[in-house]
Amino acid sequence: MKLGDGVEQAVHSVTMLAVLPEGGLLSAAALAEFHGVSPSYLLKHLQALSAANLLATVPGPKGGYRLARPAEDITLLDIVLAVEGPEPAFRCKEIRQKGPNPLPKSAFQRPCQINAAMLRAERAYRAELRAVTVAQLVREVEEADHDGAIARRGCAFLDANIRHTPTSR
Amino acid sequence: MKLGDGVEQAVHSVTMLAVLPEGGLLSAAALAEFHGVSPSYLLKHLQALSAANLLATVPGPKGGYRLARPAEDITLLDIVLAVEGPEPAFRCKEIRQKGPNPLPKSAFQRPCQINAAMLRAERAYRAELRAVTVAQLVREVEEADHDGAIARRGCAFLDANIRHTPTSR
DNA sequence: GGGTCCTTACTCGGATATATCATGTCCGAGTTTTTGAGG
DNA sequence: CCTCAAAAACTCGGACATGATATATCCGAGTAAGGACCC
Repeated sequence: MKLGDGVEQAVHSVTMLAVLPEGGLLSAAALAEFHGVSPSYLLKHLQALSAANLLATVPGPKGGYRLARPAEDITLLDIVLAVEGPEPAFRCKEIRQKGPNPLPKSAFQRPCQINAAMLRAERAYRAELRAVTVAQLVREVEEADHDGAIARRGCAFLDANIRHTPTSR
Repeated sequence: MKLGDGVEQAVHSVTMLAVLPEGGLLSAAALAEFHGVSPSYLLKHLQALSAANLLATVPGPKGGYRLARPAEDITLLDIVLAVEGPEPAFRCKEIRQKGPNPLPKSAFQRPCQINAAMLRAERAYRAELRAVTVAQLVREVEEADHDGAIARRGCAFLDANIRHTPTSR
């Protein structure tokens, strides 16, 4: 039961991208610098988010990442699944069928109840993550920062590093 | 987001110990053979369960494992935490505090909202596991095996391998 | 025959190698910008 | 001065080392059972 550190980086990065004004962009290098993490490693996870159609990329100089859809339509679950993979944490190896005197497969048509219980728990976990949108997360973070110090630092960094989608011509 | 295979082995082993008659014992070797897994590896997890006071051990020849308390008082959560460790899956590294222009620690007195959301989900996960007792699991497994083939195989194996707690004198 | 002691064999417990996956890094393909020349 | 084209630089994307953790294993300490011996 362990989540990789990449999940935290991914969520923070998506949250930061969510506060950009319309058409704003940030490069992977800027996101990595702001969070103090390895650029190459963060890039790996940003690519996973991009492959999952959560982020859109703009190539070339002055390029970068932006959200692929409104922050209201991106949930924490989307991010976690994109980074960690869609497989459930508990994978039943069906060891009840192993051992001596193996019974015919027909005896195990009913699903393993242990597996079922574990998956029920995981379903609850995912439901809780699905209920939290990135937009909601941004509101909570802003409310918790009531003296505005964190927001000021973020804005200063954005002013120095923000980019814009090329004007379509 | 991945659980080790030891969890499945541990749950199956505890479930098997739960169907023993009063005072019954099973050795780690017998449990490993029945489930078709590495004895040494299963032993490792049984020791973890023993350290968590879920299982009691009887040393010496004709020794083995038994439940340390009634099956109604052992939950899936107990087993998972004993095997995987008590730390939550998501561990906030506080990367919001890192990066350039680090703010004073006083600015981050409020907990990280992202961490809070992840922990909420994990709390739901654990609550679901805590709601399932081993006794309940045994009932479900028995109900799912309506033609009795699985139970017969289990009983045959038990008759050949069961032991008993030494009569206290 | 009964009791006591000793040997023995089996158990769990912890320390030790190996495999696998997450972490961290690198180089290459692609695209936009920029810059220069030409008209 | 404007247009066009070519080169360059910066971006993301995927393939490649490294380290930590889970997996698998082995050997040692401890204990109850079984047997032999003595009373």
